[in-house]
Amino acid sequence: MPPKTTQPSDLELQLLSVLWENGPSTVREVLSNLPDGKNRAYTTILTVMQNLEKKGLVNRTSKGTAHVYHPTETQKETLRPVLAGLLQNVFRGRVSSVMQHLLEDTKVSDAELDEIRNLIDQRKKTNTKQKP
Amino acid sequence: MPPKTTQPSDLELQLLSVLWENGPSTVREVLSNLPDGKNRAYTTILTVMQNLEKKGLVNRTSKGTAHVYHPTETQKETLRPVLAGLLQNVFRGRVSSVMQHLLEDTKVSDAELDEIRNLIDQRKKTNTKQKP
DNA sequence: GCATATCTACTAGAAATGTAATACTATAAA
DNA sequence: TTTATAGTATTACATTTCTAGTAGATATGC
Repeated sequence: MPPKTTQPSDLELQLLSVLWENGPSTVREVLSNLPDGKNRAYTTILTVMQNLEKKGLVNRTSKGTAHVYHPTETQKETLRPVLAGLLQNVFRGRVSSVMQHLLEDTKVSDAELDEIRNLIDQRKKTNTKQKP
Repeated sequence: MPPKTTQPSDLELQLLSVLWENGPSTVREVLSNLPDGKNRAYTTILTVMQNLEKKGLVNRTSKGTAHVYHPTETQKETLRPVLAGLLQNVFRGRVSSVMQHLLEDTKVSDAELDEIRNLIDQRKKTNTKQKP
């Protein structure tokens, strides 16, 4: 069987996002780059990193005395089941509904809107090619 | 202070989604309409509904011997903090990134794509009006 | 009236999650 | 070479989440 899909928790996802965003990082680096501002003890982050390793979502190399953690999966791979679950169980598979809620309460720049529109257009093309 | 934002768990969100989708429902109705196919005991759902009530996210009326649960917040209100957290802590505020991941591994109909594009266009108009 | 089905209330408990302290280890500084 | 510093490993624990059993109430069928 495939290596078992271990779903990361919210905090685990947050730590992973630091690794995806900033590249392989030490515990201290992760700690000082948490996207939510929340204060946490060094060892809290250490523990969560160790759990992530048990789940096989990160591995580590040494850099002096410290450990540098690397994600083992791409952001895409890890997020796929997470988003799929949310989409199915909360939004009933309607991507447009997710979008609606996201747009409603978020500041989105024109540049980003354009980017999203490009994504849509590209996808439309693919759709047409696939099932004309 | 405001009544405290109690963040619903994944399963709680799923149950709420049934109420939003199908309207006020009994435990049994919710149980037989869970979007994930998973088998659960009747009392499991009952307990979660009761927890939702404690959190103030549902209330109930009687219908014969059974209770009919009603969401106390709109889908929008409840989902706002959930999505905001995900957006900030995992996607760094980039709605386009969410979109990208969602589109990548989901079947989306042309109709839905159009709908999303409409949302974007509308939003662009608002953006322009707000900060020209 | 009594058995059966269907609820709710209450209780319980495993597992996951988030948090951190403590103890030990290896450098770096003095 | 002792000492301070920064790191890891190990352990612990409160809370939340998910799960469901059991007991008691309430109708329903016969």
